[in-house]
Amino acid sequence: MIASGSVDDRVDDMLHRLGCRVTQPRRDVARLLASKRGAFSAESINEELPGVGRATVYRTIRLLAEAGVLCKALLPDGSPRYSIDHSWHHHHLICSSCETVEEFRSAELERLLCELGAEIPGQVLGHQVDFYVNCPDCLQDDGAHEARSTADNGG
Amino acid sequence: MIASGSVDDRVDDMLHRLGCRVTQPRRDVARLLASKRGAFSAESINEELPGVGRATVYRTIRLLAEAGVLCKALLPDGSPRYSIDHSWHHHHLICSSCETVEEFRSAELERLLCELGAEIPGQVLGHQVDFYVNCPDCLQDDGAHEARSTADNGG
DNA sequence: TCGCTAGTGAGACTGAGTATCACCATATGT
DNA sequence: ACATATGGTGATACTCAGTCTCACTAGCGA
Repeated sequence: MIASGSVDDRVDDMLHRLGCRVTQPRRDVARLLASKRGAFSAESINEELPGVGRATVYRTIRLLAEAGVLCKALLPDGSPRYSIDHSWHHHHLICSSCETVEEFRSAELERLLCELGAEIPGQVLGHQVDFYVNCPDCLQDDGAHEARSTADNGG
Repeated sequence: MIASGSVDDRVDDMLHRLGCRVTQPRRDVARLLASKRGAFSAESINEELPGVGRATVYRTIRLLAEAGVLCKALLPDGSPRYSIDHSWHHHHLICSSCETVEEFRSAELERLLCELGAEIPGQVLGHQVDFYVNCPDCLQDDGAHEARSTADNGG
């Protein structure tokens, strides 16, 4: 357990910094999130942590999202996906097919959005830019399926 | 009834063009939507049309959204709002306080998004830009509340 | 160590949206 | 105008994500 100490410590530190108690369930959730690469749903976390209550999983995710540790993206149908927020402001490439969420950044886009924001009546709190895409993987899969069905039709 | 003929005719025309049957419930929903100014939830339409079944309201809204007659925006919590799509591509100003949705357009933004889209791996299907704001009305209300609570504290 | 209280988990609840299915009304052919 | 095939409807059951409740637990400061 000594080897994993550093991750645990960082998780504990983070929870401390948020001004909340460092409990085992929160540690479990935070550690699992820290190990995630892409975007994930709250429900998937819930399923991966059968020892932690549903309510606690949702509470912890909300806590971390509100604290800016997690970043929330909305699929076209409105269902939320979370990912570790690397603190650089970014936007999302959402695959309409497999629902994976990738990040992208553009300084030029930010500058323009900032300019546009200045012209908007009222107070701008933030913005969100999503590109809906078919990711390369899904395109490849589609191509394979089409080729196969064409072969079926032809044969 | 002659005076309202033109709106009815346009609604009937539109339903015809969508290649579906022109039924009374669809007419009712479409006419109510046509009379709406801002963005609305499916549930609000359901409440305003007690004579039309819930399922039919949701079905009709989905039908019109898929046909491009309605435009769908997502609030920060992921709940959808619909508005008449005036067919010019546009984006949204979403008030985090009162949840009203306004449209905005920017040719410059579109050009940049198009450029960025060209560099994205895979196939870009579309994009969405939302500004989260406190609208002028809500800012004014907040100001009034703050002034009031300050007065309370002071008095 | 003790005790306060924030946090937890089981499960009830909620609200939005979908599926089912018997029945109905519209479009169409004659 | 009438018959009729079938797409559409509404009541309602269902699903699913997320929240609330509340008795119980455990973290943390004294």
